[in-house]
Amino acid sequence: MFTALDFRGHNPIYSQLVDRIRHLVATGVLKPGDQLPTVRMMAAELGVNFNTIARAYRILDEEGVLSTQRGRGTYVLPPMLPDQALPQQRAALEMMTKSFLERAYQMGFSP
Amino acid sequence: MFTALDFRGHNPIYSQLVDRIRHLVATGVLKPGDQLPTVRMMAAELGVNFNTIARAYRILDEEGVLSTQRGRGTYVLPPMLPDQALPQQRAALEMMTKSFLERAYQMGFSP
DNA sequence: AAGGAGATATACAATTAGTACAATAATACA
DNA sequence: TGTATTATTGTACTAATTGTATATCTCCTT
Repeated sequence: MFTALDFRGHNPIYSQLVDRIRHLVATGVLKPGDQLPTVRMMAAELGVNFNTIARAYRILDEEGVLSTQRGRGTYVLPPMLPDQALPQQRAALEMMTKSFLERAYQMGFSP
Repeated sequence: MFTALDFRGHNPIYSQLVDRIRHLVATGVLKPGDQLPTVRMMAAELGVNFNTIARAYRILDEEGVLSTQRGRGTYVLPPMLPDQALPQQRAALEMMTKSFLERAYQMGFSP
């Protein structure tokens, strides 16, 4: 699934990888929750340095396509449609608010 | 009560567990004096290593939410009084407040 | 020659798991 | 009833896996 990158072309490796993964996710070959190969596995498979893989993963993480966690791995995130973006963020913030208040309350503070 | 952690992204297992237990205590589902499952029981139930559970328990112990004793088990503590909160914890809460507000602001919410 | 982008090398940090240990409780037995 | 033994429970230390940060090298363009 991750073979045959073009090493001689003028597209950087990391950029090719970003495009390819984004495409695989968009077409459903990679589904939400799927784990991607570790940076080292992928690097060995493609014959490049693992930092190059990490760079691609990071870009896709910032785009919201992947979620990478040190010590755990890299996973495909569920798709985020533009319309869903705001409400989801709002919900996330509310969750934060709640757990924050709980935490404060447990420490003995009152509203 | 302790099922369905998210193994595939975002937060580490131990962190999810900390949040969950804190929430259960805050909402009164777990009451002072209640015993939590042993680290090994909980680990088996969730399918992770028991040290991961122990880590969560230890964090909550340091927060004053739980009391864990080797050879006896882990129990829910009664809620703290404000003056019992350690300066450390107060500092932690202030940090949380700050990053929380920053996050909210970043999301485009105004107070 | 200088600057910059891409790729690499090396060292680091976070998460989880494996193994051995220590403290407490429960049980057996004289 | 008192003590020795066994089971239960959390802890400490270590290792493996994984992504991150920083410095360096290389090649291309100017």
